[in-house]
Amino acid sequence: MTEDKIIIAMSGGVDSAVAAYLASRGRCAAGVTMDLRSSGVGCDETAETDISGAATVCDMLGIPHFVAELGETFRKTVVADFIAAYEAGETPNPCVLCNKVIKFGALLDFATENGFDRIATGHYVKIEKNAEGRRLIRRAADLGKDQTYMLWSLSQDVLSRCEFPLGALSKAEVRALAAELKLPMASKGDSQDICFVPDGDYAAFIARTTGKTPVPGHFISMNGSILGQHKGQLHYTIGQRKGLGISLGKPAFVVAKSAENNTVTLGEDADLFTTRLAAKRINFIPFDRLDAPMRLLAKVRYRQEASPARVEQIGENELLVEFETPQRAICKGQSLVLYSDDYLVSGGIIS
RNA sequence: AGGGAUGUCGCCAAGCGGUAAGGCACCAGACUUUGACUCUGGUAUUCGUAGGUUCAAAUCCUGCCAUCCCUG
Repeated sequence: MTEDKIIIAMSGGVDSAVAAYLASRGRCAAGVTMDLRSSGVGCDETAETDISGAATVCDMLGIPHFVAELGETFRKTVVADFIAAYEAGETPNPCVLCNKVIKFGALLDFATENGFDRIATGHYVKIEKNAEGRRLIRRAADLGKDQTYMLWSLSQDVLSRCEFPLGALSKAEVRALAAELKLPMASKGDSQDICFVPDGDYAAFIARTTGKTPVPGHFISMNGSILGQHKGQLHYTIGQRKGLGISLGKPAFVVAKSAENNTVTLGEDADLFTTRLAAKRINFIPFDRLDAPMRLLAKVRYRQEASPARVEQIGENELLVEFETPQRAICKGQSLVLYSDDYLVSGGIIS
């Protein structure tokens, strides 16, 4: 075994605490928790609890605990991108970017600066090394908790330094282990919602952060007639039904939006199905580019069964995907993630 | 000013003497490291209003009010 020093990214939750236990056994290890409070977002008390919880676990494990002040970086990257995307009429997935830029970016840099070669996290994914020495990401044993979707953008360089101790475990096993170890957060609920928008009201968060009040506009039908008033296009996303506050006698869904015109187009559920999409800012895991079109399994959102599709690389940084079965509510800004069996092959941002 | 029609939950709408369907919207919960979708549950002691008939009225009768249409 190598004598690599490993740092474990600890959120204050159960998963990363158990990951810390598993990754630190018999090794030179430390825990690190990000402190994003200086970004001016999120909830200070929660952050305090999370940081001290992680520190307590490190204490129990007999390893040092670091706090990485990344609030400023977080605000300039994840939060800024999040707001820009919504203002442009897209629906971003901040977790995907956060993994790339913060957890496996700034936090990894922090680890490096402090003399740690490797990083472990509580993600439910498996990592393997193939014959060519490439790192492959594979779906977790617990498919219900699999988080490969969130990690499509990691580079080989980063992956070569990563460990995911929970990949082979089920959530129940992790919880049982946490209880056995008497970790303080053993029975804490799973995280949910956007971490920097504690109350879940992202539109209010954007208004608060930018100081801009959303401008009301029209709900329009697919043939262009005005159906009613909306609160500003960024309150809505493709496929959305709830919260429209409009009664058309049958369920109404957002089928399109225009940031330029500030319009939100409403239609029926059946109007949401399409088969083609293009994705940019792509990344490949098992190879560097796609030389020929390939049949893969594709996901367009986190909680969804992957569906077969023909995938073709049509530019240096662009993919074209044609599903065999129409997909519901493909949404700009969300992540396309491609699989071959249970291996993560590629991903990109839907454009 | 005459004639006609209609008034039941935020919207649409059943009911036509026997003690308020349903859909949409909304709310709550479940699910969930994004936004959504989905699922489960909840939501009119009351039927424009005031009287009357009846054991019993949203349902029948009368006045009034409101809205819409037609004729002047």
